[in-house]
Amino acid sequence: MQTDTICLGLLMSGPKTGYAIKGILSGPLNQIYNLSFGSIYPALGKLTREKLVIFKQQSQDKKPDRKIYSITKKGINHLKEALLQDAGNYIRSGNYGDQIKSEYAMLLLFSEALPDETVKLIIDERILYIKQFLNLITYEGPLSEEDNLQPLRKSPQAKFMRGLMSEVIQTALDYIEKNRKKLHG
Amino acid sequence: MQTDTICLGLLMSGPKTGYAIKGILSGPLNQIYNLSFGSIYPALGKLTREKLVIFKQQSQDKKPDRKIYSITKKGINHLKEALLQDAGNYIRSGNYGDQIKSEYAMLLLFSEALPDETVKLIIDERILYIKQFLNLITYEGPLSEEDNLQPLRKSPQAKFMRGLMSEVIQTALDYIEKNRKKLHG
DNA sequence: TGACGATATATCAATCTGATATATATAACA
DNA sequence: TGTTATATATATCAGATTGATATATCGTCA
Repeated sequence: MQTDTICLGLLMSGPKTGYAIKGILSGPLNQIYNLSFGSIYPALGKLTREKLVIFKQQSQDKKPDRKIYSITKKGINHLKEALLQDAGNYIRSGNYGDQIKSEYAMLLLFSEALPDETVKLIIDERILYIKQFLNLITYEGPLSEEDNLQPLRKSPQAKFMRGLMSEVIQTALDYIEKNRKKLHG
Repeated sequence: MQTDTICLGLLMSGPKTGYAIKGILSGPLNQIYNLSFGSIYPALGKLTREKLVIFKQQSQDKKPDRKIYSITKKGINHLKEALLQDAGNYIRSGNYGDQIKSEYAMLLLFSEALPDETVKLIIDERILYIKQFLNLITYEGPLSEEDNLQPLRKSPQAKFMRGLMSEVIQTALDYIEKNRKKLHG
């Protein structure tokens, strides 16, 4: 799946700045997908040139300018075709495109080479982080006064993903708390 | 965590070829970490120049040559220092370095733009894939006649990770089977 | 016989990351 | 009051990574 497709897909739930796209990807979607600014801004530029998105420049009073991107009709058609193609590739391969790098998991796997005290610390830290993230994704209330993220949070697809994530993360949390003694004294 | 550190860490459980490292990463560790040959071979080259690993060239009868890499004492010390440094960075950040790109999850999140039939197909396919992977990581028996992967599979750390993975994946499987109707007719 | 997959190393263009630069506002703190 | 830090916002780029491709042999299935 191309970076373009990710941006278009996220713009389906309403106009957003590049910064906001990054915010969603490193916030609620953190355990699913992430992109750097160095990928997002060039993708948005390319999509603009291809007229799949348009933007309104908004010069704010006392903050930096914002470019608020919206998906066009052409963009919606392009998205549908791209997703259909990705789905086809996926069906032919089983785990097409999934790419995971959990440095944390590797640290635990190699933790025999680490002092017990350090292992304890990184597990404590992880448990705190997981609990915070669990709060973030299970929180149902409004996010801010001008809450333009509601469509992304309330679709059946988003609810499905949030439910899946919270169950999976809760399972991981329970397992770590129950079995951590196997990794340190 | 650098690619070098991953290679060194995997070599702690015994000598391996670059091809074997790739095999572990795209097999049993698939849901944890992955690297391409284009990262593994240059890393092994660099580690050799730095004398953190050594290799024996093994010209086989009728197969391509193999370079079997082993970690050196210098390499073990380097690994310990690198992991300690990574642990330190990790403690200062909460989810330092974890990087996930699940195209499958994004496909489901955007699946409103997909025909019902396609959504059904990609979910069926995923369930099959998950079940296969679950078999792979829960299998306890020997892997082959000359089974040099045992040390990696029987360490407490590896058992911890396998247990974590199988519980998490089982949870995901149950959730998908129970809730998939929310995504298609 | 020919296609395919496994074993094995290696390279490379295109892409992506992580860091850095720029700019302003607000909040915390000493 | 000055300083430090964090948030909003866009942008760039050196260095790292991917996915594809090349090369070579063997076994298997049709």
